[in-house]
Amino acid sequence: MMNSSSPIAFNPQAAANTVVLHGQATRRIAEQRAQLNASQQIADALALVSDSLAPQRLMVRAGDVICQAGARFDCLYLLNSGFVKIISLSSDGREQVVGLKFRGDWLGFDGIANQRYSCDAVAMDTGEIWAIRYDTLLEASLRRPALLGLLHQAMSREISNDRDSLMSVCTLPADARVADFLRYWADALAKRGLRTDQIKLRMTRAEIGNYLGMTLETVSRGLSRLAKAGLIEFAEGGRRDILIPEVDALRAFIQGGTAPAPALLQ
Amino acid sequence: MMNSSSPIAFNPQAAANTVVLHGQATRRIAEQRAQLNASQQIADALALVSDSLAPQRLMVRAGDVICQAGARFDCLYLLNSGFVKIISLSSDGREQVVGLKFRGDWLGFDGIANQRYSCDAVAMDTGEIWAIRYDTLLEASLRRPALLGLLHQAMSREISNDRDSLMSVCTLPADARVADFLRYWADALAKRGLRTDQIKLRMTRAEIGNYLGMTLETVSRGLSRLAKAGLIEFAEGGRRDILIPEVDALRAFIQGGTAPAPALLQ
DNA sequence: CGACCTTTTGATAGTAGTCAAATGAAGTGG
DNA sequence: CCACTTCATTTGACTACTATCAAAAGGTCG
Repeated sequence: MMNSSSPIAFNPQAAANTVVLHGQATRRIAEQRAQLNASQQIADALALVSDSLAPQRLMVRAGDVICQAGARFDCLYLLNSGFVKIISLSSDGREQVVGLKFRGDWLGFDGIANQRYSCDAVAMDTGEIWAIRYDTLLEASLRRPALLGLLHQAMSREISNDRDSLMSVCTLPADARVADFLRYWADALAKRGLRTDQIKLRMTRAEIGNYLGMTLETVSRGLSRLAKAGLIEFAEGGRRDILIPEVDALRAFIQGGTAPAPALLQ
Repeated sequence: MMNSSSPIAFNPQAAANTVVLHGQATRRIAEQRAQLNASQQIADALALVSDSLAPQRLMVRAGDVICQAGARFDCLYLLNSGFVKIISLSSDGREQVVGLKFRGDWLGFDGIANQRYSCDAVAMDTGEIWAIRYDTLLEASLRRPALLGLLHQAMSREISNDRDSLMSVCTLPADARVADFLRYWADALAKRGLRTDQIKLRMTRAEIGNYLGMTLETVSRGLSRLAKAGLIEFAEGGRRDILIPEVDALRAFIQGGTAPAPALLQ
């Protein structure tokens, strides 16, 4: 059952000949190319930073706090492996998961404006994080424009990402939001060259619910309904491992809102 | 007036002497200082950009599209006056107001990552916008580190802002979200040295609702309830002009959820 | 094994969405 | 200048989605 056969080692020509099938097939090829591309870009970016900045490498384990809201800003962090959640704290004590970070993502941009981090960043798994002094980075980027380009792209992506989150929360009903969360996670893995048919959630239902703006019970019910609809399956291991037989089916469900099956046909 | 001296010429001692008044009074003084400071920083930033980049000045009127999702990225825009809404469009046609921009705010950061803008930016009023070619900006910022610092601060602020929006949508009930929207707008005006006791909404109820993730009817009811509670008043002119007698009362309501008055006492 | 946390599921309540109608505001053309 | 059209806003009645409360089952770790 470990055939990650989302057509991995795939022959483009074989597909090129089957032009009859439009839509699904050709789309999947384009997607894979884009993902390989993205994966390569992330590797290149990491290599460039590693070479030109010799960042300090930190090993973290689940629960470790990488940077803390209120602490003085001096470093940006680059995630080389592992998973990190970003938690924003309001003045009146509300707590909100505002982002999830994967390999190649940067942490700490929020600290630049006020010289203090405004969020906590907490590891959700063991991983390696590179600490890069901001002043060092600025200095180096004057000599190496590519570094500066990298930095700006990362910040730009973060802005776009945050907006997507807002759109998801504002426009989708609860079940679709849960589906979109799984799709987002699967996409993030795919962009990093990892298998996406099975994903291991590193968050409790409560944390997912917080991130999605709903209660833990609603998350649980949402997952149950998605499973009942055949859009996901739970691995035998435990309910934190989720199988996604067909990410496109999830996408269709998110768009269709209430029409899981019919949407598959068009 | 290109004094880029952020740490304004303010005398901390003057404020330090009024220790007797605690709570409201001292807080208001601190706030005003912060706002004057912010206002000055914005003016300084605009002056620096104007001096070192000679940006192209564009006049816009309500409804004008400043940049369009999908269009090729080449410019960042700096808002010198007026009000702008940022609209994100999903692949399946959902439309979402994801941000509001005021004097001193930048537009177009979302285009850096993919060389295409991912959002529409639409003027909500007459205003002046400065177009700055990104390549020109990069080049100039290599010679003038202050420019680069400005840019990064603006991007950092945008990231923090987006996260605050997400937190608001995820953690606050509808009425508090409406209140938070008004507070946000008032704060934005205050930071720019404008009066905040009366604000003119430049959006329909439908647009506000879209931004806040609720229907236009809920916005309308929320405003009515806030008015009934005495937290806001409608100007005679029309229901788009809103008086906020006491912004702190709004803040208390947002925090207290349901306890508008009591929260003021602590 | 027992203590503790997470997850699921059911029953019920409450908030916000939907549908609908009336009022208000604004602009158009006679 | 005033009907007339159109759009924005308010408010009510009803529905539906999601939150809350509660109990039981599943997992984890000492």
